[in-house]
Amino acid sequence: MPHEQIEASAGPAAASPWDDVAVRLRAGGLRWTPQRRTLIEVLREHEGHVTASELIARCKELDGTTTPSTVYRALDLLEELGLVKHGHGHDGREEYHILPQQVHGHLYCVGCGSTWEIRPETAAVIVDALASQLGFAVDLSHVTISGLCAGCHD
Amino acid sequence: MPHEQIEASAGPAAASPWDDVAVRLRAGGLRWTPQRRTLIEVLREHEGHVTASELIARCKELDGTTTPSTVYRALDLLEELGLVKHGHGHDGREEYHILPQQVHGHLYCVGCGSTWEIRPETAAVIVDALASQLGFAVDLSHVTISGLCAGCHD
DNA sequence: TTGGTTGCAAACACTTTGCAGCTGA
DNA sequence: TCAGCTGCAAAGTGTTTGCAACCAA
Repeated sequence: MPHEQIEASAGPAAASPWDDVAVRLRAGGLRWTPQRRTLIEVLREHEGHVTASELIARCKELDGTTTPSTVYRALDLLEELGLVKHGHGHDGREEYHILPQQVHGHLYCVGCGSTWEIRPETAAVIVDALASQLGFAVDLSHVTISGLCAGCHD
Repeated sequence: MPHEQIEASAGPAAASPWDDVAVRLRAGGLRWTPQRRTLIEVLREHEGHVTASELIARCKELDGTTTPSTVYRALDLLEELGLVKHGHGHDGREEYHILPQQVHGHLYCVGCGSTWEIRPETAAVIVDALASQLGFAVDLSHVTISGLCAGCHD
């Protein structure tokens, strides 16, 4: 095998947290299967949140043999590894929050269903308000605000 | 029949918005049935939000003859009247938001699942921030922010 | 080899719908 | 009387579970 460069001991090495999933799985006596590989591929394509249904559909698209139960089980596993966190979206379906790379929040319009990201500076205002007035330490990475967007609001 | 006092033409007459549901229903050619009466009773007991299951269970408890389909249909009706608004809670089940009497929002802790109300003055800060920085007109009555409360946050 | 995994199918929980009979106005 | 309502039961969703076969390590 060819010599490899020595890993940088400092710096933003891990471009994506998905890169070492295989290693982490095996480290726990678990396996790196084609189905799980596919799921990770799909998760790489997303940001923020995805519904289980979307993931299942996309996996089946890429693989064809993947079944819902496998996806659900794999997601449970990934959640245990702390790579995703499940919750429920506004449509009532399982929704997975992909580990947030950066601090931000989401704005959801209950009128049209659209979602926007809240810019950091705006989010800061909200967090400050909640922290100073209610003593509530908000985890910025999971802030979701639902309301009506300008278009749906009179 | 005894003489009744003339209704006050001003002042905070309607103590509860449920008081005139019967009238509003009949005004629309709809009916005031025992099942609907029971549902309203149950709704009176709640504030904020309730899941459909809870409502169904409680109605059956009070009435015994109420069935899920009746409750769901009645809730649809009440939503059309603007008395409740449905959405989906963090457990993924149908959740009904009982008409907000005052402008406020909710704070949901993804750690422990607790819910708090956001005080109007705090909510105002949030709305201002969203309105001025993103041009997003938030419907204050349906603001929900999920994050981690002080107790669950390190 | 062997224990973690997978696919299938059945089980589940919750919500919706069709329909005949009931009932409030 | 007669539309609107109700209860029942069946159909639909989306998610979970049991189990025998399969395969990564």
